[in-house]
Amino acid sequence: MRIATWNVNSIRSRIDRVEAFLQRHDIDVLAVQETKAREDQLPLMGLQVLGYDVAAAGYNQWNGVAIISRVGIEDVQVGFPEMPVFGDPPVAEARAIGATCGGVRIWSLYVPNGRTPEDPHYLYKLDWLAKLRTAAQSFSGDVALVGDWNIAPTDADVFDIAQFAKSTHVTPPERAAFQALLEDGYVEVTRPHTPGPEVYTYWDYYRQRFERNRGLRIDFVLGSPSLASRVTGAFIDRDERAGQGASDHAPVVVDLR
DNA sequence: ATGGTAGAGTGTCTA
Repeated sequence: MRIATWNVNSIRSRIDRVEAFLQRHDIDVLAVQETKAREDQLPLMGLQVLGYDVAAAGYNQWNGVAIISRVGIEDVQVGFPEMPVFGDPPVAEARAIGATCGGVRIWSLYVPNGRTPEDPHYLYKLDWLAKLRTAAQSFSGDVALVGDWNIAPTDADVFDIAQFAKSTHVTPPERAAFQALLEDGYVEVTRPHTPGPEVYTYWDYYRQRFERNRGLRIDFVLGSPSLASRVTGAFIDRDERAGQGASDHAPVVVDLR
């Protein structure tokens, strides 16, 4: 079984690329983030023609998550218990959706950005990650926590760490929140299969960051111990980030035996 | 320090 995660930055503007990606790599399950679409706006027809079913949640133009599967979608759950909501008054957000696909419990996660360390959004991000950890501790079986984590776990995951001295994504509390999931037994399964320096999954649209390979590694697949033991390979589809009309994130693909 | 690009949808907000 081949699973993937991709922050598509609008599924409507990118649907042709999504369909081509699914076919090019023979993907069974794709978790997407930043669909930027309500459920009634999803471009489903082409996906259905290709044999995929879709479970999605989206309430506004900024986030939205979905799972696209051709091996079934069962027990769909939007959000996890105690998942925080940002804003005063709170704004309905769709940042997590879980479903069982082909026997694997997959969570498509769009971790809050945090904006700046001084912004209330940063504390919301840490709270969100803490509640995710609690929820994840209760998950059992073959579980994959996949998505855009908006955390660069090491300095090597940032093109220029000095430039991020006052930024989110690299602060110790964010990194500790990511590490806490690993301490609970989850395994980040993509890094062992994608070695080398300057391996990224996201390149800002500004200033030709992709062309100069000035990116971040912030998209990951965390597997429960039993799922991690099934991983046979992984890769980042870096080519998908090239050219006109690309998302600012590349897809991450994982193979399971 | 600032600004650069992209996508939502018309006002800016988000990233």
